[in-house]
Amino acid sequence: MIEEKKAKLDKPYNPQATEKVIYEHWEKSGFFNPDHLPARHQKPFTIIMPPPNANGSLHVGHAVFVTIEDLIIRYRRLQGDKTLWLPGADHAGFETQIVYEKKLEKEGRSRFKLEPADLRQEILDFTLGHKKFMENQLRLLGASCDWSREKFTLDPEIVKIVYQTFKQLADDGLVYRGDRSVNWCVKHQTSLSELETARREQTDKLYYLKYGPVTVATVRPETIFGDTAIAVNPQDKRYKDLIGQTVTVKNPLGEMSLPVIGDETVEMDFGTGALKITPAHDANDFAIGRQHNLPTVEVIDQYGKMNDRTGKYQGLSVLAAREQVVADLTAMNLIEKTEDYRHAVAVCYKCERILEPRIMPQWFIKTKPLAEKAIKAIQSDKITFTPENYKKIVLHWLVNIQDWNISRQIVWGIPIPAKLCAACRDGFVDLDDKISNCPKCGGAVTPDPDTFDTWFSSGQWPFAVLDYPDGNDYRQFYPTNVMETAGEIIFFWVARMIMLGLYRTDQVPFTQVYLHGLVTDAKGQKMSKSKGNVMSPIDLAERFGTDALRLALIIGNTPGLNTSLSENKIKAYQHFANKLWNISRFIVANTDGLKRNDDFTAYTEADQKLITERQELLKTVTDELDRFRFHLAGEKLYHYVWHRLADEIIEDSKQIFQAGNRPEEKSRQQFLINTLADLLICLHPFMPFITEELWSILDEDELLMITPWPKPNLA
RNA sequence: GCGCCCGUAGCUCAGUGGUAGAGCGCUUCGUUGACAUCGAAGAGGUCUGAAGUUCGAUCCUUCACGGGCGCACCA
Repeated sequence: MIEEKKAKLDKPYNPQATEKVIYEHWEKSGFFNPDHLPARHQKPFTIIMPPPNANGSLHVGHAVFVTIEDLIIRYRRLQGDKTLWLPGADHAGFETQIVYEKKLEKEGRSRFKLEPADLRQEILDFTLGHKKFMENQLRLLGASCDWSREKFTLDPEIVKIVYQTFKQLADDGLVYRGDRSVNWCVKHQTSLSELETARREQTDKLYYLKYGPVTVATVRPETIFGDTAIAVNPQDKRYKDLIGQTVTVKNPLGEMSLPVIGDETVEMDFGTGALKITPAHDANDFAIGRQHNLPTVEVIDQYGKMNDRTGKYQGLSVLAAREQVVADLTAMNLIEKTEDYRHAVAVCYKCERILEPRIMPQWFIKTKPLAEKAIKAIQSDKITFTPENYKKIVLHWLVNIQDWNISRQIVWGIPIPAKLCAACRDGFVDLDDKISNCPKCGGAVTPDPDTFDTWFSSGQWPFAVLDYPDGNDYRQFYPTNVMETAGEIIFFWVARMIMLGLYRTDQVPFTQVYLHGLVTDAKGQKMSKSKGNVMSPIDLAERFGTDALRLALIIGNTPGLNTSLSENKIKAYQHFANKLWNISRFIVANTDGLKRNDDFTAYTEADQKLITERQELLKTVTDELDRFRFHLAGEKLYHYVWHRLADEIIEDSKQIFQAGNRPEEKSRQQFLINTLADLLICLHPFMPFITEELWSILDEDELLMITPWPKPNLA
């Protein structure tokens, strides 16, 4: 049997043939599940996997998180912890809906022509298909997560917890529904949170309009039909006397009477210091309008077209209307001058179309009270960040947090459990479908057709997946230990998990946040489909071996910073795997079937020194891993294995084995076999497949994945 | 406007308060019983610039320049 295994060493290492078998072996062992680990594993250690979006293939960003999290989990498992790595999949509301809409477009269909229930079912089928696909890809990358506990963001038990949180927030007065200026995407036909808006610099015309007694500067003359006031700064001597008056202004559709109001937020130095106020189509104007009880007059519809209040302009797109209005104003001699104006406009982070501010009734969460708790927890280091500068970044965001719009006008998501009253425009949380008349005005109610922002549910992920509040897992594994994810989603996800976790469970959801950067191509450029420089982790793993890919993603990857990946780099680590394979072949062939033995003492003086050196390495590597400095731990192991053990110690051993001095030979043999064993353990979190395979060839009883981590006992 | 990060060998990047490191690339030589997915030797850097702290700075502080990113309601 063992001879058969050793015969494997005569051939080069073949990751393609080995990895699948090894993974099946691990999965069958049951050790991915903390409940099935040997009894010596007592101390719980938990990582909740950031659930990948179940709408496509894994990309290299996924490979990074799988590699790092698997590394941490395997390391803690070797250290004897009761490790739980809980996998999941995200329905990814808006993101998936967009992916699916593109698919519909290709097929010449449109989501707006489908019944919501049918569309939902179609996307569900699509998502569940991808979820399966994705799970297999995670296996391919070696993820040692507990599949028996896997969760999906639309699982009924998750939805239940999300609903309870919504209810509790409502009961605590932290949810409100109201007409607010929201960021409306004309293409996607939904509102977005402020995080889902991007900014784009562009140059527009700034028009100076003769507007009654004043001149106002605006980039959006087409909205004048929705103006309900003129605002000036109360400190502004030029306009002081006008405040409180009602003035008559002309536009191409006739005349309007507008009050002149004083508001501190008007900048005296910008434009003319006088500002036209359009509460319905500008977020700032909306805020000013609320201050002064101004009416809102909508002139643009949900498709970005001028509506029936705009006379001859009705039906024109915003840009076409602007052109026409400017032409007409010019003809009326109402345009004083025009300037080029460079500014940042809010755009949809997905389609990059300019967002149209609209007044809509939406569900909002009052975030200030939630943020306060989070700020306290972070400031008191109940949660620590790697790299540390993210502490500042997240605190800054929390301090300046805005209320959170959690309503999305898309079907793919968790339906908002509420009833809406058409009469008084209010909404009421209704988990049990009990409300049939408006509690406020008695009018008829209808179910809210909207769904939650995905991040509202994923913000509750750590406690939701552990069966809060009564589950065994919740008691045992919460708060979790490490939240490892992309620095990019620090606000979207991490900050919200902290807020909602503290709100619901009164505990931090995790004590350590580890953030990784972006993976760029060999030139340091962001990977994107349009650039054609996207690398598929699955393809790379198949070509070079998963272990090689994992090492390439770990070594040289500093927390929080971008890391570049190239085939050359992966190839280098493929060579390293080969090196390790050949070192093992040499050692096995030259140690007469010796097994590792920690009780052996008859070492030569030279070998004693080598042992000390090895133990120093172990100590350093352990230390670096404890400090989340995986890139350094990996590099040190790499260097020792190749340039110390192979280049020097093994070369030196050849002489010893030729000389034929038995005690010296014996000493060196035992040293080599013990060293190989220690190194396989230490390398296992980095390159799990080849180390497990070599371990089996060494004829050890237990699987390498649960073998105790070597304890360096330095004098 | 405010903030964060980066600026180290040809390229991609580590790293440290005490005469600079890796991988890839390059040059020369070697080697077929662990490994050519190899070995040995080598070329190559005033660690962006300036000032300061220090016995000593690539590393700490300040400023400048260059690059990337985030946040921000001046119409």
